[in-house]
Amino acid sequence: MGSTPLPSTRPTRADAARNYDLLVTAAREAFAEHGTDTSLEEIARRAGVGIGTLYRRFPNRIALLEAVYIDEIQSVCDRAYGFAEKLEPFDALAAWLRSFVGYGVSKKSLAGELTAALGKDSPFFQSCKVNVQEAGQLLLDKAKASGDVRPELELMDIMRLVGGITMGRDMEPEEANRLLDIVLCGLRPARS
Amino acid sequence: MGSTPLPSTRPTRADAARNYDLLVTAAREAFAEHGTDTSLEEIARRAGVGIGTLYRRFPNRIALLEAVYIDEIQSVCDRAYGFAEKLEPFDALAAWLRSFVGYGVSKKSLAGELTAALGKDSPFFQSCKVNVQEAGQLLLDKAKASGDVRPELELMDIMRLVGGITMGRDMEPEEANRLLDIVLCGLRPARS
DNA sequence: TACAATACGGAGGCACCCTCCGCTTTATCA
DNA sequence: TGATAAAGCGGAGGGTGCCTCCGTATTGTA
Repeated sequence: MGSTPLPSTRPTRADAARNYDLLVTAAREAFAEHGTDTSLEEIARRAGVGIGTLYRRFPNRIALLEAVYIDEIQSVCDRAYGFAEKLEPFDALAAWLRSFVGYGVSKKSLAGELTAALGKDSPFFQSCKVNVQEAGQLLLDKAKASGDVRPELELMDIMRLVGGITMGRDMEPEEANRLLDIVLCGLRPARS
Repeated sequence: MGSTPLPSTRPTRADAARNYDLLVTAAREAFAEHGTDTSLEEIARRAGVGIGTLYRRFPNRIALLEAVYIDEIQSVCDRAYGFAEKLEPFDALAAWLRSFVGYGVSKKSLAGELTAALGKDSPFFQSCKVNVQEAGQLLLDKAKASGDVRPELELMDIMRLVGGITMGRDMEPEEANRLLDIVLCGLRPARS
């Protein structure tokens, strides 16, 4: 999450930075709890901040959604680097992919509203994609290097597969995990 | 909790029936022009009807969307039977499938809002599906009987393929038609 | 400490969804 | 045909949501 990245003439005031974080946190929690259509008034209330403060920071609803989404993307990337450090190559990749499944609900509706507003190929999504790809590529390359994943596989194909799993409506986490297991098996080289 | 003892249900009044049609027509046009989020006030205005009249007929926004959607499904089915009468079997099937492509824009957002509200497997969608399947099956069976389509093909697979074409974002009609041509070729029996 | 830049907060404008209820139109029946 | 009840009509207004504006409070600097 982190403070506002604004290297401008004067340093950001302490209260402003604090409120920024409060708002993004409140928004993320509210979206997870009550869905993407939570009112901005409710979010400002949760953050203990006036509605005017919210709107100075985020000129409209979409801007707030963007901030929360970027926050989520960041944590997806962070998880990748965390797993890469602590787990064996294949397990790290598996854990990362598994962490996608089930967290889809609020993120899916977030992504849905954002694509509706910005377009799927907007610069915003492009840049999110780049970051996730970079993190995923690290995991995949390590797993290939250790011989646990077939070298000819492409990251984007794997992510599309896993993305397809999370997109299924009314998908039980258990069912999704079974599908994911199949995909994970499919990544391994043929036994000799 | 008796059924009404009076058998004399009065017929729908002429003005009521007229206004119903006016509203559905206005809604369909407005959705096609300005998207699914057109306000109900705007639709009532277009239909030349008070907002109260709209709400008596359609207790909420979803009900109106349903009516328009059913209307579209009906016309999809009608087209199928029309083509079946006027065209050769394969051409009829092809024309019907082609009529899907390009009309996806407003229908897609309609279906999107409806699934969000009702669920993909709601009775409403089930019944829509049944009707479309019945119409499509007629076309497919005729095309199979005339030897223009391989007998082992399933209607649902074909419809999923074509549905997939229309789902692509930013798909040019021209591009969609090319993809459809490939699918249509794929339906024909292997040449001897 | 004093002052200017910056931030805060909520009242209020506008649009939308939906309800309520007094007035109008229609179908029926003597 | 004309009277009458049932059915339908329409729009004011309540509730809520998004967003703007501006007077007041806070913060960093000299």
